[in-house]
Amino acid sequence: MTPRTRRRAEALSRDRIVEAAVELLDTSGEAGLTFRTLTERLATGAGAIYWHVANKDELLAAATDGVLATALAADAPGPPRDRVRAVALGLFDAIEGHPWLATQLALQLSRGTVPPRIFETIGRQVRALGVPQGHWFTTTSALVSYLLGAAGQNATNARSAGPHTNRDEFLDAVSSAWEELDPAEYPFTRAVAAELRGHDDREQFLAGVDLVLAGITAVHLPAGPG
Amino acid sequence: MTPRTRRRAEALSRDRIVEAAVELLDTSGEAGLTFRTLTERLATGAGAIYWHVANKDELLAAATDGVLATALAADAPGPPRDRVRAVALGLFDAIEGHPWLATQLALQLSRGTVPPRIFETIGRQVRALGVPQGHWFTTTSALVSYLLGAAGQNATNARSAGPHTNRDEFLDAVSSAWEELDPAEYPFTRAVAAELRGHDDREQFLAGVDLVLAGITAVHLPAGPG
DNA sequence: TCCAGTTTGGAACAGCGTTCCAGGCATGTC
DNA sequence: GACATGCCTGGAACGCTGTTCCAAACTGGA
Repeated sequence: MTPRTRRRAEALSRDRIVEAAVELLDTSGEAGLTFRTLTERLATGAGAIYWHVANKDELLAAATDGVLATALAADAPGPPRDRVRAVALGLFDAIEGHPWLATQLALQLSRGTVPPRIFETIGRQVRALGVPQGHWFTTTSALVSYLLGAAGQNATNARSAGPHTNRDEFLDAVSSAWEELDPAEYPFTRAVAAELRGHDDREQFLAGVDLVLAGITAVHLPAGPG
Repeated sequence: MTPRTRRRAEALSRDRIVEAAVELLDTSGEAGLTFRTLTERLATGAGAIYWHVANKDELLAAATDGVLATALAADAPGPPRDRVRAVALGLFDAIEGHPWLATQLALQLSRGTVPPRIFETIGRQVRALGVPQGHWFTTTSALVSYLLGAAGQNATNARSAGPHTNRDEFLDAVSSAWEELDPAEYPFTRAVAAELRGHDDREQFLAGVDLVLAGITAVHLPAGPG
């Protein structure tokens, strides 16, 4: 039953460690991933883990990349705009399913380390849109910045209501709080509080993507097709 | 010489604590701010600090808000577009001067907590641009998402070269690394490597702002003035 | 059968954020 | 002047973290 090459229940490996880390992050949040909880779940010691992984940062990066890889694996057909939207939604859903991803992506973004996978995927569509070569880098960077910023913000909103509150109640609460802000200091935020109720995070996120795409068209493709 | 109400060299206060925290963050980076280093610098104990501040998260939020307040204090005159650019540059420069700010803003963004100060400031300009009321919230959110994402990314790039390397050498290194990526997996990133050399972070950041502004114009102000 | 190299598990360590509390200090009351 | 009150302080202590270290277990080849 047990193969001769198997030492324990299952040999330790980098993949198995990353997989366990993702599970812990998913079920217990960012604070739930500890070298203790990890050793416990893998029934091993800390030294064994450090043999396969340099440190916690590398482990988190590997977990992020792993989830991202499956989220962006499906390359939708169709015109570049639709494919950008598909990537955006892939990101959005991935963050909804793995809320810790928002923090990780934001942290990587703030360190200047855009996940190469995202940059490459978006960049290809920018090229396909017909943006002139001299502007590929700038345009892609702008689009990726928006995607990561907004995906994190909106998808995290979706779960920030807590496990038992429902989304509408949460929006109501935020909206009410905004309406009670100091009119002298926050007139705009107050005025906009009503728009908050009943709005859809996903729709808003996509509307932002379309906004940036429209900007790309306006700036770089004045006569091009939609 | 010493006022009668003064107990020690200087009475402890929330402001003095936040000020010291900012100084520590500026000089020693994010890892440099510890309750030990803070008590040492303020010549006090941990308990005294906890009397004025709930915990480290609140301290970091206060430090972020403090720096942001001075960075966004000057409200430039001129058309809305220029004022949005001014806010953007204020953010950019603030992050360049306080690199830890990038991480803090990214973290707040990923928690769905956009600093109200930024939201309000940008929102007013969105309104002034002539965006229809029903789209104020969505449009402002999109613009803010881009601003925070890109400011963090670009301004952090500017210092990521390390204290002794200069910027051009750093870009050269990244560019070379990109050129050696697997052509099958990263054709776009390879093709774009050349654009990286000698590009200006500040210019790129502003170009992105203009891109989003152009998108806002195209989507919401089809016939409006620039 | 032995040996060299890889992989393991767990003890130990320094440092972190946070809590707790005995006491100092300024003030109000008699 | 003496005392009680309540805000504020400083430092010891706690539990937990990421990481290091190392003796031992295991594996495959000679």
